[in-house]
Amino acid sequence: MTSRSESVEMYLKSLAELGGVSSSVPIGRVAERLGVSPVSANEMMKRLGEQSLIHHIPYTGVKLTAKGTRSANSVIRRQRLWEIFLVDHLQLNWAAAYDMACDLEHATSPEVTESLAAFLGQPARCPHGNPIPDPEGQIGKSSEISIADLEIGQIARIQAIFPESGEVLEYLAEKNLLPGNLVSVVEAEPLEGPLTLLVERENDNEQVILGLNIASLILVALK
Amino acid sequence: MTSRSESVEMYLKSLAELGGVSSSVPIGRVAERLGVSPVSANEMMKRLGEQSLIHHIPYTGVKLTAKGTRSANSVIRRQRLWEIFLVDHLQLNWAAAYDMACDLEHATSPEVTESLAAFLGQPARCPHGNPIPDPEGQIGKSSEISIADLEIGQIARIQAIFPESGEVLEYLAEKNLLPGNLVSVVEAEPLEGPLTLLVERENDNEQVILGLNIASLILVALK
DNA sequence: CAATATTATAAGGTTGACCTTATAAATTTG
DNA sequence: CAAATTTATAAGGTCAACCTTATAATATTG
Repeated sequence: MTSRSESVEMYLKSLAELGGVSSSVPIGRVAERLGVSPVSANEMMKRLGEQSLIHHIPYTGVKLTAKGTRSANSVIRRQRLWEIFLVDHLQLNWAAAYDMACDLEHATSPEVTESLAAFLGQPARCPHGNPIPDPEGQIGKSSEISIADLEIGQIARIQAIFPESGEVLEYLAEKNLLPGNLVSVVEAEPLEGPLTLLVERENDNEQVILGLNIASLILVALK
Repeated sequence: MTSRSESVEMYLKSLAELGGVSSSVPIGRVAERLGVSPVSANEMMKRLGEQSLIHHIPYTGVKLTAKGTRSANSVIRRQRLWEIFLVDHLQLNWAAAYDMACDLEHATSPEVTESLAAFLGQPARCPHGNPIPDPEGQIGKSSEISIADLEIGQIARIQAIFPESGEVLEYLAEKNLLPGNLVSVVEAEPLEGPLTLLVERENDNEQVILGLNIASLILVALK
């Protein structure tokens, strides 16, 4: 019996966002993303393990089971649908929508979710470019290439920001690094240093400097 | 500092629904409506009193302060706006919308609330006929007359169901006792007994029997 | 006005989700 | 491979919101 508590949902979602569907995620990383102590995260992992939502390999990390993946994707579906509603229908802030939708998500029944999906026209992607899982908890593939992988001069179109976070989205919106826009790397500092990008949008291009950690969150498709 | 916890919101809303804006409500009644022990309700009332949200007269009851009334109405505004969205845009069940909107309400910031209100076209009433408080926490008057007050033969139009509850709304939907429909009392059993009503809807009229306790929740306007 | 019912308060318990501190075990790194 | 780091587990604590049981105070009713 999966209890559907708010914090269980947050743990499952974080696990999925950190790659726990296909590989093991160190519990420390989960704790960090949730702003929680490693001990607390460990305790929760025990509970999630008892519910067969995760598989825990000590000193290695934690991986979502098939059941856990379905649950996580169902949480993500709810959140991304709300994001669409907030951005496209309520004209709310693109970056803030992630956090606002997260709150709504916890309060949303499957029935409301599917009615919302119908109302929105069964959208395929959230406003940040990430695929919306289907009602059965299956999710499509995202691009595997990020800005951090681009060669100098290569032009690519931004597809998605992943994983999302209020902070990062806020920052990227300011720099115009939004899905749909074109980017290329002008220069890359050596030793894993920052990138200088050319961001193209409508008629005006602009140069921005971006650390590799953030660049790797911006998924792109080559032109 | 009003903390905006889910249960504080529920207590404030229940108080408003039980008439705590204009008169004292016995704590026992609040406990009953929330499905909570009288002791728990008492504890919470102490906390609400410390936050100046209510005024408690021992052995008499509890009344919302001006601040408490504003808070309660802001909660009610959020919930009723979501009800409109769920019923009018997502085509969800008229009776179930009250409970579904209650969940969403707790997760809704003022910003989302006002954008939602704009999206919905600043509606004046919820699907159950009750007025939607304005953003400052002011609320319009409802009808003072219920079906229980009607004389035999008098025809009236249903305006609202108040206070709402999933159970009651479910029951009334089955009996076709919905806002907008016309009713009259055919017969009233003596000694506060049940009423026999004629419910008119489009072309088909039907007779229904209704206890006084429920009849008094159906607010009407005389024809 | 005495009996019954309601309301208030005290004391102690539970649960979920956190926390800190401390120790032990395993892994990674110099 | 020893030292430093990360991970696990144990022990004990906090907080909000509930609970029960018990007693005391006040109201209402027969």
